[in-house]
Amino acid sequence: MRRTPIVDALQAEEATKEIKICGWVRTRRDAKGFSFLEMNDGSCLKNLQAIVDESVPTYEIIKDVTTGAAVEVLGELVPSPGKGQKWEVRATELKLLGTADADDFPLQKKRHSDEFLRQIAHLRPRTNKYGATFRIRSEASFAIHNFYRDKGFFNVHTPILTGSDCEGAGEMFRVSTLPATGVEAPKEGSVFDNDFFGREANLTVSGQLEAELLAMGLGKVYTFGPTFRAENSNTPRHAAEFWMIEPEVAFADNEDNMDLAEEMTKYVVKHILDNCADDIELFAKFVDKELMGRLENIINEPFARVSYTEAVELLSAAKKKWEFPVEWGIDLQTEHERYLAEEHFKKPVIVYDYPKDIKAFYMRMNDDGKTVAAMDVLVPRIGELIGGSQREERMDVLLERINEMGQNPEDYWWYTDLRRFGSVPHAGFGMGFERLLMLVTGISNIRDVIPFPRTPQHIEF
RNA sequence: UCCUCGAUGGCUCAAUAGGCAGAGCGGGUGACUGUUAAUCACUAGGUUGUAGGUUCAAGUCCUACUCGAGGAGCCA
Repeated sequence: MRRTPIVDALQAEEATKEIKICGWVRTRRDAKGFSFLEMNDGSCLKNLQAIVDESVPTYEIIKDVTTGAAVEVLGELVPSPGKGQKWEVRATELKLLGTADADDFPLQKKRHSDEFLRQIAHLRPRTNKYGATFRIRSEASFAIHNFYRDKGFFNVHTPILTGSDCEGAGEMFRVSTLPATGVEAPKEGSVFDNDFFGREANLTVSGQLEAELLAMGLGKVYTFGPTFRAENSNTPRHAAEFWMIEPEVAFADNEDNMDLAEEMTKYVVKHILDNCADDIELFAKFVDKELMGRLENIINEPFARVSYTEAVELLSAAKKKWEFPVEWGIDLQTEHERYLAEEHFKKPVIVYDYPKDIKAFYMRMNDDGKTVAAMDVLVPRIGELIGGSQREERMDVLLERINEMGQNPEDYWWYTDLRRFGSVPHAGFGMGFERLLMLVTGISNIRDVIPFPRTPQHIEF
């Protein structure tokens, strides 16, 4: 007999004579001669209750059916006479699939701190909060693919291993098959001559440059994959391994880019609200009381849009004491970004046209010669959710910018080659998937929206 | 990497002014014919993060280290 997922059993239209339920025991409540078992199988937030009484042949094993144990219950799905649930299972057979010694099993019925659960990341998917988080993560991933597919984008797979050591987005992790010690460089050449690829290789920090190459053939593409940054960042918003969504669109400018970023954010938030109501309710109730208001606001209100220059004027005029100076040409600090999103506009803000000197070489130079067509989406509580730009499609300007930034154009020969053959305006951005999940769930630490977080000094599991 | 705060039973925390280390939850045992993070009774469980120092006496004061959290920088 095939097992019925609890999510399906709970939505049953009518009673069922025979049903098989498998799951982990969340709690057991004993009475004289029978027990209530609450089981969860991860298919949804809710548990299914089974009543096991002395008529069940294996009733004597009930004492080993403790919180955390895995069980298989055969029985009848009947309307529940008790309050709190529509259906329950009246057990006829009970099988203990896996015990969980009550002395050792670390998960209690009561709430645990996030810090403690992080130490037992192998068990936290069994809790309500983390089960909900990872179900939402899955649903959000699906929504993103759906969004782009509906809009005629192609999902492209850009490399994880990269030979370029200068993608311009932070420190990289080196990939090597050389022994850990005793490797010497040949007289003429580099140590990497004898390495797997014959040159230095790294884990990607962004699929953007390759996505651009694909967009120049496929038109509208996006990548959705892991990225790696070897920055020694110790904050609730940074991880060394995180997932990024990077669309890249040919024949598009920065205006189109901002429209796409806003539309995508709204789409995912709406999809989660429509499809993960139970899980979202848990977050709205126990994690962040203001979650629902903020999500409704994201869906219903247009994002604010200000140029960098306007933002600097706004911040200068604000009656606030800034810890860091506000001055045209200096990048916005966290306190400035938070003020714009949380206090001034009280909603997501897109800041565009940044000074060229604080942005990457590939961003398109504006006509003023001072700013580039960049855009950042800043959201309350999290800060930068998205960073993107229109890309420089003019060969002469691009080369000038590469040189200006002190880089070698030869390292980017394939990137600049695109500007020689049928170059067109194009634009794209990168969205941090974990930051999106923090926004959607109200969870305040990135380490709690990814199952097995990698941060400096942490790679357990 | 810098700044601030913290570390006490399995978990979450308390311990006045340096003076006998406690509670709730969880665990164990028992009670209860419908419970809902069940309830009730009893019970076990600690070298106070590590190393050193001050003191008659240190969970408490001092030094170093380790780990954790928050803020900053870097960014997604």
